[in-house]
Amino acid sequence: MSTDTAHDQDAVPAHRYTAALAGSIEQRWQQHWEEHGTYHAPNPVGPLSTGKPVPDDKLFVQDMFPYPSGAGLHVGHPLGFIGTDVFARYHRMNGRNVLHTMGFDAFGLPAEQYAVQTGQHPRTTTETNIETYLRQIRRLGLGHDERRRISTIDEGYYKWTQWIFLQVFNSWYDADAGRARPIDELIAQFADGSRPTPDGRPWAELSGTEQQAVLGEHRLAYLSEAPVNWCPGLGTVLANEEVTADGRSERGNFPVFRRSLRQWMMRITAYSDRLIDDLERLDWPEKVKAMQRNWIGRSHGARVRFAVGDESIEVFTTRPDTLFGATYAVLAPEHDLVDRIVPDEWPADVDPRWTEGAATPAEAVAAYRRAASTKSELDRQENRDKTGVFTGAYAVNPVNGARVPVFVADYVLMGYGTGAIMAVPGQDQRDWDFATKFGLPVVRTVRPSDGFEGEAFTGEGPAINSAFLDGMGVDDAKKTIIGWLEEHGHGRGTVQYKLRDWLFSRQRYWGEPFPVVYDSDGAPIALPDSMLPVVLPEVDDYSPRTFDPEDANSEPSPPLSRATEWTEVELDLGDGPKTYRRDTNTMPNWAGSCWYQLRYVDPTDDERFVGRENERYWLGPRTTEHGAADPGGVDLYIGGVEHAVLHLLYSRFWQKVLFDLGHVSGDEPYRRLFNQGYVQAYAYTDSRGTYVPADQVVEEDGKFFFEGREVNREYGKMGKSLKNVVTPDEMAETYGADTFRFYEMSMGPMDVSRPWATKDVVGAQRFLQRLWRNLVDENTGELRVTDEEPSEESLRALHRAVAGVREDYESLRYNTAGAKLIELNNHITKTYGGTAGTPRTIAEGVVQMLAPLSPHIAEELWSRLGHGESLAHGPFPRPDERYLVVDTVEYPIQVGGKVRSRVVVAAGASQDEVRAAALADEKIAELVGTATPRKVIVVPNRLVNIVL
RNA sequence: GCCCCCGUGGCCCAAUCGGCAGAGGCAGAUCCCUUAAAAGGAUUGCGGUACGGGUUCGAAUCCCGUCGGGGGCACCA
Repeated sequence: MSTDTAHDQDAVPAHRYTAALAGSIEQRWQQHWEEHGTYHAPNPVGPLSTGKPVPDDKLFVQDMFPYPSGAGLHVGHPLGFIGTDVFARYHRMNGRNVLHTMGFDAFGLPAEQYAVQTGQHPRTTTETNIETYLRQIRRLGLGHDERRRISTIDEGYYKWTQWIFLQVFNSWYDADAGRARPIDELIAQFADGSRPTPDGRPWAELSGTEQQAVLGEHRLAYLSEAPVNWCPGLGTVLANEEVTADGRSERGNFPVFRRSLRQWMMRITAYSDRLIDDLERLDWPEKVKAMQRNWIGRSHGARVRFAVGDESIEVFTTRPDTLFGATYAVLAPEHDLVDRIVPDEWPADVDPRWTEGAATPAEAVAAYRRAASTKSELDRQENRDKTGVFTGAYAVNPVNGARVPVFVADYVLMGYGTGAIMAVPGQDQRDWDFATKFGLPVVRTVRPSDGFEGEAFTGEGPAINSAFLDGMGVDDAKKTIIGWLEEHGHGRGTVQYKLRDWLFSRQRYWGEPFPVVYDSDGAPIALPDSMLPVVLPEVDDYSPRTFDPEDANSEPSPPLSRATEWTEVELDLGDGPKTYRRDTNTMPNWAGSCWYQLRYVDPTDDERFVGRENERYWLGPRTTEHGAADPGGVDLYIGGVEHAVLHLLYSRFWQKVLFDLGHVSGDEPYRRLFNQGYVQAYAYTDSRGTYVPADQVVEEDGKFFFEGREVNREYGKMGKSLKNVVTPDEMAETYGADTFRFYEMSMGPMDVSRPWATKDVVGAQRFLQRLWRNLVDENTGELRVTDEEPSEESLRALHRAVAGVREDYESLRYNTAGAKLIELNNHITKTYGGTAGTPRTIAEGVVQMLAPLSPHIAEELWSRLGHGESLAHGPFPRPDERYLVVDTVEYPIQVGGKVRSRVVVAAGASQDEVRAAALADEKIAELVGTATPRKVIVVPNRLVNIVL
């Protein structure tokens, strides 16, 4: 091994661009950049300002906030980071003021779980991981403004996360004005009587506790006793978004139970309409917009009241036009009304299928509810057989006075709409299934299309069996019936959303503490800004108490509740020193990432979360550039599609609240979003299903072998357990970071997932090696550049590349940009490889164009070409039109769609001239013969097609 | 079940408005250099665009259907 290496080194010219040379160049330039603050982006004002005016032309590029995992990076992680870096570098070279940096979303469960196991403080673990992470990304040559690095666990950062929480807490949504307002303005309305209190008493007569309770109904952050997803196995409650469709925790896969707990909620539902409608103003992938719309789930319909004795059931329906076909009604098992409508006895002649054999309706309902409550969400999911039981009560269909039986059934969910439905089996398949099972009548109220042989008909058609609606289409019928319902006081048109308020408390240690305290009444009191941050206390035990995963009745006990010296605190909040209790929950992981783009802008401001002028410069709307509807926000935000709903919805919500309260100038955080694809990898399992090291598997005739035995190939993620991890460190070691960057960007378009192939990396290395050799003598290290005037052909090749590469960089097509550079370099090799050297014009052009993709080698060559200044701020070449125009065009001539000949015509030739030239061509004349072509199509600069 | 995206040489991928299927890389083949090997250099494209229809003078591109892959939602009334 050692002798081989020595031999190899003898054979390699001293100045060849090898991994070792690349490594030393890279380290040198990384140090240079850092020492010179090359990537510092000046702010208009404040400590990060240079005191000079900033250029109006700015660009804010952002990567999705990484979590500093202990496992370190694999080659998939930097795909987006390099992508943003190339974009940022390209625009920086073109003279724009570019803000690009990276911080850390550093609160989170892994560090806490590690702490639970080892007792090591999560901060220690996290900070170590951040060090590792920074070392890894530094090696990639990312042009970050390192002064702007932030971390959510820094007190200087989470102080402002807490401050924003208080802004949300101290505001309410004025539905009439369509925006959030300070809570004081609501108090003023109550106090002066312009807004009545819920029970009509004057505001001043309410006790302090009562007043707080009323305000709690309006605050955008509020405590709620509502049912939550309690996960005993994790010892915490979870947001709806963290629970899988089969009712288990997304992390850990433990059962989740619904139970009532007092938790912080964020009233994101107040913003449902704006969150949907403003999507239109964003330059985001349609897919992500669709996912957000779907998640918010706005549907238009009506609420209709069905009388049941003295009570009435309010149902929600999106198909009020089918009201005449409602043949029964259903309440969710948890619905309050059930107990009140159940009669003492079954009606005479009750259908035996409806009673479950119970002696009385009360018994039947109780048994059904019991059964439903023990059914896990998974059971409900898997078993779509309709079940239910008759309540013994009848409701009256308001539109025709029909008596319809009321059932309890778990296919109706308490959490959506009113928890009650009118069932229209003729137009709804679920209702059809239920009706069929229980022998309920079906009345069609929309005429099915001809030949329809299905069951429920959900399509368009004229109304039938619907009295005054008959003959109307669905939309007309909806409008008409809603009018009728409103006129007669039976209901009203309404809009329903799937989106629920955001559960904002976690029973965790490693998160932001809540900046509130509770008095003896248990009412939350916001701490004044001067008391922020509320710092996390030290504790002995980091674990929340976890329970038997199946124990639904267990009580949450967060780690902070054991820090008794911290939880009980004496404070003077204006009425003398009193003892208060702190909130022992912490904020969810999403909190810190909801607003980090704002802090990147002004990371050192300790007066405000972000300085106004700096915010307006980097994130404010720019209507002249982006149109009248421009919401402002980060100019390019790149990250994986996995954050399509949660992070991106929460961020938008916070941004809108801050906007409404006048703290920021734009109402959206991210103007343009781009989802990068994933780097995936093959993994191999042997006959026992055990993963074997992927780098030792060999391929033969389409089969795969490890140590001589055939193994099975799988395709998917890269991961330690799959034994297929490739790290950027290894790539930098073996090939150099510039090669790695170039290869990673060459693999395909940014938004497409692709398999990693280490063996292909050598292509990128060869390219950089050839480029180096074209400019530097491998044996002497002398510059191989001449002051010769390049040939016309070379200038054309150069400027064609400049024009194409510019477009490619601008539209994130780095793979084709790379290909054009290789093409140009191939031209240089061919033309000047055997000469004294490459003409300087060409050499400088190719180096400049390479810089965004492979910045270190470009800086090195640029400096060797005699330039004292870094290439980071340009120049980037512009195409010269003179070399883009062509003198002649070769037209292929098709006859009947097949290429039969070619003619060369002057570039400016008119269509008639091209046509004449084509018809005059010998081969064509022969084919056409004496016939007159039916049609001759001339596509300028493309081709000629003759139709005989 | 519903919705969205994607199928191009052995592999990763190009092809701007519907206009000659091929820019680039890997692998392969041949040759040059070399005592030899590696590295380097030169030359080299074998698929007609998953499949079946349709529109068009002309389809990888547009439309319909099928198959395959990936993703999202899922008893949301």
